[in-house]
Amino acid sequence: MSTWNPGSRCTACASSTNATSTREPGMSEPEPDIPYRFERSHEASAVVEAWSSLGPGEESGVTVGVAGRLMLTRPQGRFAFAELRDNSGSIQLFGGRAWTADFEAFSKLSLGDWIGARGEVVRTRRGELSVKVSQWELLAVARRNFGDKWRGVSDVEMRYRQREVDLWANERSRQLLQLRSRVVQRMRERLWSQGFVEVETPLLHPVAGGATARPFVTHHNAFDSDFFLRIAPELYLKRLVVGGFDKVFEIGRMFRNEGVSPRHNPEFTMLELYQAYADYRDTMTVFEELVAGLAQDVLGTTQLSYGGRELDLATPWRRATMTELVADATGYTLHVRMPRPDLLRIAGEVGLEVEEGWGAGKILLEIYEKTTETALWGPVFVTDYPAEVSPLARRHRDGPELVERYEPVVAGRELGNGFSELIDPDDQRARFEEQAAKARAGDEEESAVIDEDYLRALEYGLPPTSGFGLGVDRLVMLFGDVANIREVIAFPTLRPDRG
RNA sequence: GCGCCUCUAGCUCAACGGCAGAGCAACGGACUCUUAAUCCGCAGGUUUCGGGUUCAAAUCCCGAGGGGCGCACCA
Repeated sequence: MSTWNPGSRCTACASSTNATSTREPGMSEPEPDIPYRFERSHEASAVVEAWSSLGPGEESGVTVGVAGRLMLTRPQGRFAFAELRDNSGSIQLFGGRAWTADFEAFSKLSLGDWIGARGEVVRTRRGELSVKVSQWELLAVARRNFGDKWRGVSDVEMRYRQREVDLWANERSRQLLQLRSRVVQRMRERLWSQGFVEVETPLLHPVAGGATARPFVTHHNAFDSDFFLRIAPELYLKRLVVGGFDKVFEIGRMFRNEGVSPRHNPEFTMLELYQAYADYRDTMTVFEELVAGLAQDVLGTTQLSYGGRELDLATPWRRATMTELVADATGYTLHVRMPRPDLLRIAGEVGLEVEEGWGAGKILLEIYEKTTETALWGPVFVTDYPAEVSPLARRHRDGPELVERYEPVVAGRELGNGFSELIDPDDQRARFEEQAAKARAGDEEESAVIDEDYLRALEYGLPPTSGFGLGVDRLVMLFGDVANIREVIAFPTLRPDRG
């Protein structure tokens, strides 16, 4: 449904449902000549900034060229005012019969039209800085109406399906995508400056590994083989460490064939990073300094407000074990070695339905997630996860049932996941097999295949290494103070509109 | 996948069992410094789609589709 039936304001357009339609034969009003380029001298904000001290009624004597889309028009007899917006901001255009070329056409321009205009920078008697237009060129005709000029466009379906309309109408939407761009730019710069090498690993995986999500399946014709869009880059990145890259990272898209929610998009962006000779304590430091530094870079502060609550990302972040945090939240002190009946009783008391095949570690994790995680405002590194639920993490130096793993939790949400990497190929094989057995028992659709390429790489020797993944979309959500992941994705995944 | 809510003009919204409307945009016109300019005029609809109940359906019921939120899965 909801195919947008446009109100064509092009009276010569034959069809109102097809913007590319041609004019009716014989209709007058030929398409205006559109130039191939326009020489712009200033962005709107640069004009506003450079002539901020110009007084009402004063003229600068300087001619500028600006270009953008008309956001408001106020034709008024022998004068015509318009607000021109470009990527940087807005500037008023001041047209007049006495000084503007083709004034009649200028005063008939519509909301949404793109024009390039040249003229002197002046401030009107009423105090509005303006370009007093002498020459102008039409750069694009808006054949379709955009939204209400005052209330904009709020229908979320249109905002996401026709993002160009949303971006035109809602400044906030543009700001969020610009914020995202700055975050990613500074993320790269920070990591490069710390000696990390940026790499690109395959998106097409013969075995979907590195996480437990369901993958998207595709098919390679020449090989007549199925491939999986990657659910995580982890195994390839660690193979690069085996190959001698001791500090690597990748920023890229992951694909997980799971449910869609305000916090989940089927494709999302992750930073994943590995550092040799480091353990999980080291990369916790890398993580917190990166996030706090990015906040400083793009927001100018580590103190932000999210959903109306204050949040300070200044380092160092609290570190607490999962057991401690669950005890704080519930009063129950849990341990993977505690008698199963006790664990089941506590699970029942917190309202958790335990499924068959769950070991103590899984139950412990579920209790944590149900009772504790969403209440953590953080930032806090939740550490020391059960080995059972962490097949790629190295066993804890204090005991083999736990692993040296952490999840940074901010505003009740996991922002990432990191650990001391499991480097022992025999243990890794055993853990893969354990996962595969569990998958078979759980009737999982995807057959858990052992990644022999990865095991072979470990056999060549992976030095002590630690790494983490960081959800870039969620980080931008945090910085931008938005609750829906779609706000920070230019074109979020939507159900195809079948009309 | 399940549950609840929602869909009216290009946009933002009324009408909630009794003639489908407004503002903005668009289109035509007026206007010598406007600021969501103002004023006059004109046009715009299979009320998402398909059934049903009723003398009468945008409105009530059933189904389908899109969207939102929650749950599950997952980051």
